[in-house]
Amino acid sequence: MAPANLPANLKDVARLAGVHTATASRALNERTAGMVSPETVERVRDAADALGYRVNRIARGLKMRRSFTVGMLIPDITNPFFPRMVRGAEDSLHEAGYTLVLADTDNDPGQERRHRDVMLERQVDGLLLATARRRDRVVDALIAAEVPFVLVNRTVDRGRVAAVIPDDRAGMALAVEHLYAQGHRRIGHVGGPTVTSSGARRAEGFRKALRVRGLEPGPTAEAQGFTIDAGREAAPPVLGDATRPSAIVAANDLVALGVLDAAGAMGLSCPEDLSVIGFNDMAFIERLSPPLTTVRIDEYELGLRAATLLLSLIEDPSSKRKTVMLAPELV
Amino acid sequence: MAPANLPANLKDVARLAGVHTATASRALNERTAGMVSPETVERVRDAADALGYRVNRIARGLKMRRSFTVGMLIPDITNPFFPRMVRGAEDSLHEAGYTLVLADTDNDPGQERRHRDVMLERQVDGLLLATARRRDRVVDALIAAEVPFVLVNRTVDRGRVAAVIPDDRAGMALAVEHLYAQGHRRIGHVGGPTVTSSGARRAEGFRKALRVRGLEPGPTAEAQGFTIDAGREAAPPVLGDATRPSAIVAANDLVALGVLDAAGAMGLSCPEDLSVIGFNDMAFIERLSPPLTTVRIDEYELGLRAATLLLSLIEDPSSKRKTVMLAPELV
DNA sequence: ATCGTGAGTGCAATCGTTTGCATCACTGGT
DNA sequence: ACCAGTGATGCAAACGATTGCACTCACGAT
Repeated sequence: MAPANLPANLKDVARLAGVHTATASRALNERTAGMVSPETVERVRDAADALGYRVNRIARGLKMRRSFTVGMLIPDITNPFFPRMVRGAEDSLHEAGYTLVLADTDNDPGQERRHRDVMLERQVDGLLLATARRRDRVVDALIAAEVPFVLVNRTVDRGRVAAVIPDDRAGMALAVEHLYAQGHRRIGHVGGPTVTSSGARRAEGFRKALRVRGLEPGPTAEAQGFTIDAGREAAPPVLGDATRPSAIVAANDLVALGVLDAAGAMGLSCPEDLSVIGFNDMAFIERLSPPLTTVRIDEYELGLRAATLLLSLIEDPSSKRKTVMLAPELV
Repeated sequence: MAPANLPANLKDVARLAGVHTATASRALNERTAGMVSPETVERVRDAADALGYRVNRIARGLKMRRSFTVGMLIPDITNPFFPRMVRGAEDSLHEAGYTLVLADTDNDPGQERRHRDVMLERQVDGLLLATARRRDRVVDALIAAEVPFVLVNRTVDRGRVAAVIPDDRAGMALAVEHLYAQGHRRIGHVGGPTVTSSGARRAEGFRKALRVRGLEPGPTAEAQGFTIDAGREAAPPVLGDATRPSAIVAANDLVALGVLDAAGAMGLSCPEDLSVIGFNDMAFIERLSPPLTTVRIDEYELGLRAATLLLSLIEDPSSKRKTVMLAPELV
């Protein structure tokens, strides 16, 4: 039979197999197939095949109050940092039979709220947020509504939340130690927005790492975003400091590129006059000119672990919210 | 009232407003609010606000047989070519009130089928496919099932399908003309898999462009994928040709990078011994060393147009399936 | 006075599943 | 022989919305 005008129902399958829809439902479901006699199961399966039956997950979701769907909010998929994270989450979710719904928020709280609402209306079973600020109303609302969620890459200041983030402080230590070993003694920092945990923790890690080595604080600046443009704009004060640093640690690779741009514009060249070190190991960063040293974060793993954690939270909402930190690596 | 244990129903709202659920439904819907008296509308809206009511789109979808969801199949979001495409599609869909469901297929037909099935089970209203091969069973099945879909970036050989693709032939003409203008007379091509329309059409465009200029066919090779590795592996025969070409046009930027790797391994340097030109204008390609000339495709636009086309197909399934070609540009 | 009209609302079916409970026919133990 | 137990299936009520239809009522025209 060619595909009917309207796709086949469970009722259609049941009729063809000569059983009740309840029986058909049980026969077709792995979990409940044991309740049905083997012959019936086979008959139902054959009927389903013959009709090209596919379960309607919307109907199932309505009845089960589970959509087997997870929403993911990220600032911007176009930012080279996120695709690997998304991919990690996707792989984990698909393996567990879940579907990923994606939305970009451009770091705009209004969009974040709107997308969160739409996702909740769609009855997602949980949420993955890569958009958190240190104080975040969206996160607060999610806690209040008791929706399972996991923060990725960034976290909030307080509250017992589930999160998977890089060990920002350890990463900065790695960067500073590397520069120290190369002989640098005056090191500056162009940080990210301190309204995010990444920005704040990296800046803090930077200061701490200098202290550990007994270096005096170098010049610092705060970029308004984790972008090339923001890096370029924030860099000049640091570069133009009275005692110019011989090296700069940037909050991430994009900011680092911006710093390089600014340095170039000031007639400084890298690595002769200045060393710059980034954070994230953006794809293809190693092919840039000049090649950038960077602190590698395994973004795929970040997404994967976050999704896995979320799934366990969905299965067992009472399980403890914990923060997982992934160790960075210098490359 | 703090958020109740269970989220509020339409029934709850109706009860609080002292009306029937039918009336509440109509009052809350833009389209049908006109059927209800203004006072009632206000009363219902107030009740909804008070309860923090959010429509359950799963239930709505079941009843309306519309999910306001679109599925998108791409080979791999990690490939720098796709994020901008996804973003374009997303922006268009969100504006129209649709939600994007994403899945990576790794160019594996098995995964393509599986994801297509899951999406159909989820009752997506339409599909965006960036995974098409020139002969594609998944596409055939979609046509047979009369599911609205649009191909992006790649298309199939035959059949009246909706597609938004770059003008591959024009792009190759641009590349060849550019090299010709620079004085190159012996030009080679490392193409992509000819099983895809991009691979085949670009190779064809390359040959045609040479003919137009009266150049004799240069050495060519076919990479097994649009990746750096595939480019590196396919390049040697072309580079080692008896009369080595002075320039090579690659099927895309990743392949171009692979060609450069291979050239480097053979002791050739770019641009002294060899010019290489890519295709796609991958993000950050301009910062590479050496900077690569490339044929720019507006991937964002590709995704945006495809999504818009899909939406019109969903609204009016009888509308004509057309192929849109976007003009490339040399950068 | 009556009827048609139209605006506003309620009734109830429906979308396609899942699942607690009832039913029924056996089987085996006593 | 009887009854408890068990295995297989059917029944019907959900899940939460939308919508065609029927109904009520007030009003203006006849």
